[in-house]
Amino acid sequence: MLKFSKKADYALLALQYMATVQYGIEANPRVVNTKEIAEEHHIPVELLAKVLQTLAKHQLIESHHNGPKGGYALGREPKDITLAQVLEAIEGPLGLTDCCHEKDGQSQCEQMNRCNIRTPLSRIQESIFQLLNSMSIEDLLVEDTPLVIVESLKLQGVPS
Amino acid sequence: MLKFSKKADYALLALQYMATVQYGIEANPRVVNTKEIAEEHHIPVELLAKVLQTLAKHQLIESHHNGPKGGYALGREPKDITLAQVLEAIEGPLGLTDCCHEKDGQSQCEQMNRCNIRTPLSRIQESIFQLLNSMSIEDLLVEDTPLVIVESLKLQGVPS
DNA sequence: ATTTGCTCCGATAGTTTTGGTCGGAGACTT
DNA sequence: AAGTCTCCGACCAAAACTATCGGAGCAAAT
Repeated sequence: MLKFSKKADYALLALQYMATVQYGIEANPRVVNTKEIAEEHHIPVELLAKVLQTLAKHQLIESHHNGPKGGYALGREPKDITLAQVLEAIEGPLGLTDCCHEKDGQSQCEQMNRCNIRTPLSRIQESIFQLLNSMSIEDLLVEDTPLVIVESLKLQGVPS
Repeated sequence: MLKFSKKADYALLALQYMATVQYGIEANPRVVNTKEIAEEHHIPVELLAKVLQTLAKHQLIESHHNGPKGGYALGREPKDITLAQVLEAIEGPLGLTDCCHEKDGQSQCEQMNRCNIRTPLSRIQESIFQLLNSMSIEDLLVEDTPLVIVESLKLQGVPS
């Protein structure tokens, strides 16, 4: 429940990898190609390619189609790419319920008029959204340093 | 993305309804049956039945199989039923990634050894979990939001 | 100029999850 | 005994997700 899709996982892995290459401790700014990332993380190339395309379309990364030296690179600094942006790019608008983003006047939700849990739920959603929006790719780089944003919340043991 | 399943929605609606009946302003403590809830919210009876069964199995509600006067009632006070409990009952263990709850020694995750985003992700997950755990069915009662207000929010484009 | 290796895009299978349905068994009330 | 309810498991259909494939275009290397 509340699980990221694999595409989202792959996107985060790829972004983290690119960020490390470009901004990491042993920074070696260069363009990386799909195959390299895929092999590094043992994920299917074609699927990752699609994920990267999506990210590029949403301006989160830039594609350099320069033949053999082509590939992708971050479109902005890691701290300017929030997790919420990544997730929305990959999986569409965030929202706990279907009735969160209804277009047109006509609501699809049968119980619109008698739904008494929408208000509380939208609060939860807002909190999650803020959480995801307050974390960036940069936060994926610091391995064991407590994250500023989550610090205020009580944390318990995390799986190694 | 990060959407509740319909079963989860139904569960929350049903719990809210039962809580209202038992603890609401015009409290009229009684046992409610599946059909009543389903009709009230326009959701398929059989599916709701399954949801309620699951909730009962997890002790969140109590089933009273008393023939024609049978039905369900909350197993505890609304404040003692957290949203996290409900979601876990309905959808299994919460977790952003597959590798969050791996049983047995053998990890299924290919990139276990080279996964550099687990720590940050598990922090996010923990935050969300705490959020869901800090809210209870009681919190769903508070806002019996008048339709008028909801409508005006809709006009302003506020996600509802 | 040709080849190579890459991105890009659309289309399409395979698989899993989810939503929704059905029917029989047991229990209680009337 | 009849009726109505829960309970439980099995089942089907639809949708979403994962993964794959093929072709087009582009830029650098040769």
